[in-house]
Amino acid sequence: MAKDKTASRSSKTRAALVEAGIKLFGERGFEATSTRDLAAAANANVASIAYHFGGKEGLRLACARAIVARYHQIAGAAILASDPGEDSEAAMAVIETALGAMIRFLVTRPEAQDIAAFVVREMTHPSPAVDLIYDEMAAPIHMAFCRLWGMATDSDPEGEATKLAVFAIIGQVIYFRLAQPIVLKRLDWDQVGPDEADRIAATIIGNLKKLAATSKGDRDD
Amino acid sequence: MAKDKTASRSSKTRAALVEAGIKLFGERGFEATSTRDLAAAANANVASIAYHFGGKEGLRLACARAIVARYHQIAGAAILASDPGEDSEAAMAVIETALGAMIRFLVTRPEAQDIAAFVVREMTHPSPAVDLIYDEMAAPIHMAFCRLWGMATDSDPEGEATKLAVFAIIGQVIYFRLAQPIVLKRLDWDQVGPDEADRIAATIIGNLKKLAATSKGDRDD
DNA sequence: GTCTATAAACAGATAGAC
DNA sequence: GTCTATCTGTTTATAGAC
Repeated sequence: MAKDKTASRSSKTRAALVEAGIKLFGERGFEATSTRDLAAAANANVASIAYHFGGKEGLRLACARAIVARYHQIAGAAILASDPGEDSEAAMAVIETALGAMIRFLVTRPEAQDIAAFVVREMTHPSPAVDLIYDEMAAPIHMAFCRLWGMATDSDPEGEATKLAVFAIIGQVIYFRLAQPIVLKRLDWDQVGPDEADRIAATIIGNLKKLAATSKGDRDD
Repeated sequence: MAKDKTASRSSKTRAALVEAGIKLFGERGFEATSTRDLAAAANANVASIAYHFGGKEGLRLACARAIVARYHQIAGAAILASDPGEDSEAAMAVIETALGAMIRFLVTRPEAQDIAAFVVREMTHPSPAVDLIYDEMAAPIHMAFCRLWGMATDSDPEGEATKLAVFAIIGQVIYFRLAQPIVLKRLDWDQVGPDEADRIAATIIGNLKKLAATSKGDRDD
């Protein structure tokens, strides 16, 4: 995985191609993106894709790898691994912080648009890329939130109700990213900047807090 | 729009192509679907696409039209237009019924998979198809739920808080459809049948009821 | 209206010069 | 490692027979 730091030319091209891949695959979809467009966006030539990744399909997997690597780097070790002990209030606070950061990142950063679109596109077809994304990113995030939500509501972290509740929470976040064009239109917003992101985060987290308050002690398993 | 009922051969081919379009565009994406595959799936020949729709792009728009038409036929006039008067409990009951039906349809019906994937794919790029889907389907659904949620929680139906809350609700539903492969994996389910759909519906609607109970009277505008 | 045959453009992969 | 030129297959669109 880790390449020679000395091979700067090579690694730069590789990185540029992966960057272009995430952007264009996310924007237009894998099949809709030609290797010529990828090469042009990365200031490289078409042959470099085959050289570095064995082909277009190889670049797809490399993009998935880059996305989970970036996730691990940013969020993996940081917030989601934090341990609020057994305190349900502390667990709720961690959820608020982590989810707030996730929401702000997803709905405002332009790269997040491409990343989210890439991931959701991959999610539908079974492929090696999906497995990677599921194992290294989707499942860990979901499990971390299940653990926290279980603590916050005093319920089984791996119970079905908790798992479903956490999917519902994540669903809201993802949808505000995917459906952003529609959200903008309906709310008559020009863009989702920091202000709008705060209001979205306030909606989701506000709901969550009310939910946690009434769910405490629900055990249906 | 309405074609000769006598031209049965023609309209059958048209309908078959639209059906195939929704299925294949939804499954694989627009660009990933070849006109040959479409023609084969519709038991027609490649030239019929150009003949009936002017080309592949025309078929895309025809598919969008067919989706909103089906929506109007099934749900448009029926549940979402129902008027619970001014009773907040009645409004909540209508939401439960409508949302439950939506959830069950989306997560269990195989056609819904394709329709949802088609719609979400279109939603990201601006296009004539998006405008159609937004104006004729997404916006009316959202407005109807805003009206109901406004009544149920005694808040402004067109206030920002209500609009955001309704997007959050719809987001959960859509996500359970889009992320179904991941949901199955994480919950160790084989499929989403009626039982699983009920549990998903119970999660979302249960949350909603708790939320409505605590949100009543919130007015932040 | 349907269908076959074909045209013109484009795709991804690769050979070989540098 | 990079890049140009080219090969092979596939794409959409269309012309013209039926």
